[in-house]
Amino acid sequence: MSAIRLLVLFAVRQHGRAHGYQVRNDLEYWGAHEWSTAKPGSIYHALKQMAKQGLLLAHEVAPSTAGGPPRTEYEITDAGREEYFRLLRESLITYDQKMDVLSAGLGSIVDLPRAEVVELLKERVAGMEAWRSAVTEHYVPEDGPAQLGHIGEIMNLWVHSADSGAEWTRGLIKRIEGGAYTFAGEGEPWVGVLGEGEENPYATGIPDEGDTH
Amino acid sequence: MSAIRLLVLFAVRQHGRAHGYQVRNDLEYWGAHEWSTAKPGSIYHALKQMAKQGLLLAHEVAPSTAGGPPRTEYEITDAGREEYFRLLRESLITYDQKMDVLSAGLGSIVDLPRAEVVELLKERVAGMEAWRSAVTEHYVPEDGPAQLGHIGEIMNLWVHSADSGAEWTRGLIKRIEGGAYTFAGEGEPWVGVLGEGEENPYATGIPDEGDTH
DNA sequence: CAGCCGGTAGTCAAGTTTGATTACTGCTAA
DNA sequence: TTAGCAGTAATCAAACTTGACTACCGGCTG
Repeated sequence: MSAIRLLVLFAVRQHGRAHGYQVRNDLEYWGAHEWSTAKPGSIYHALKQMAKQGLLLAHEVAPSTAGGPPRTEYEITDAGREEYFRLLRESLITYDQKMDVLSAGLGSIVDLPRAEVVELLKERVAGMEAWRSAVTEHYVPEDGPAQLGHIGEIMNLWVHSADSGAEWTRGLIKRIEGGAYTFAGEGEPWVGVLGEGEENPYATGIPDEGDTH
Repeated sequence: MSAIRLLVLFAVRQHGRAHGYQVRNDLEYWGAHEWSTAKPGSIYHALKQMAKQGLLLAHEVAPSTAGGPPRTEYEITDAGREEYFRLLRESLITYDQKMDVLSAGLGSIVDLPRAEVVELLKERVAGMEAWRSAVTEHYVPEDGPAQLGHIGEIMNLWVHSADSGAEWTRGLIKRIEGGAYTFAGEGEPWVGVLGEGEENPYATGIPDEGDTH
């Protein structure tokens, strides 16, 4: 599972109707181009692909008012809405190391009811714990981890990062159970996209200093 | 940077001369198919690509002794050796979240001298610390992180995972400075590939239970 | 001894990602 | 007034990834 579909569905759904550049801007507003594959090519590709699959409805629209080639507006369909929630739930349970998917799910998290989110996150933690013991039991030789040599450090890295991920998840659960944020069915929904003509305060994202990416 | 090239170069270099299936087996021995894109298609693709780019030398060889189509053997060139060390160093400094690249580098780490490894890892930590303060300064609004709403949790996740990554790296530095493992120029090099006809004890990798990947 | 199963070795089509490039507009400085 | 620049919007080729598939050999089984 890649994060791009969830991100794009989120943006289109929030707008009701959106063209590619709008989606692109929203995702930049989220900083998604920093931590996911949400770059122009991928976004336009995902829109077309999902339109072909019936998750989005494409409307050919007159040339834009602001220069550039004619643009296509997209609307989410019922199938798309269903897929959106499927991906969102999956992103919260899946305990592998891909931060982009989890980040995307995190951004959409308030579209689910609070109780369900807590349940999904607990499933996530349980999965990580099971994975941890499976890995350590399977890979650690009987005569101690030192026998693996430096290769053991790879496993060490995985386990460390799983542990740290589980710890973070537990913290999030606590915050949510403690009443943080506003979830589905709890009044005024939060708006996570830029309005027409609104400026993006984070446009350039994280300042690039000697970029290692 | 993807991990596949580093992994493939490593395997070919260790063998002196290797065909695709051999590389594939070595990487499975490492468990690399679990945590990277080291799957058949990618491996054969990488071999061909790198041969085209002069990093590997391809030898057409008679049909294999053990059935199956004729196979191609590859040998690393000087350019390939150079690229191998370049990628290896890069994988150790780069502080973004991609675990596969770091894992691949970790596997090859003993091909560098101990002192250089320590230096590279310190650079890694420094980079993470700089990144952390850049992100927090840039993204946290003046009126407190609470203003971001649940979106702040994305940043929280990044920062948490950067901190945990830095902590892990510091631990590794300590172990290496403390004399762990055998590095380049310190005698008997460690052998990380399967010999001819040797069996892979980890063939199936991590047991898949209710796979979430 | 025919059939088929498991291991060896690699190919392929379909989909995704990347980074560069195109194409158009309005503004503005010389 | 016109050349150029910044911004808007999208496309494209090339590279990469995925998962399924082909093809071939040898041994075992009924």
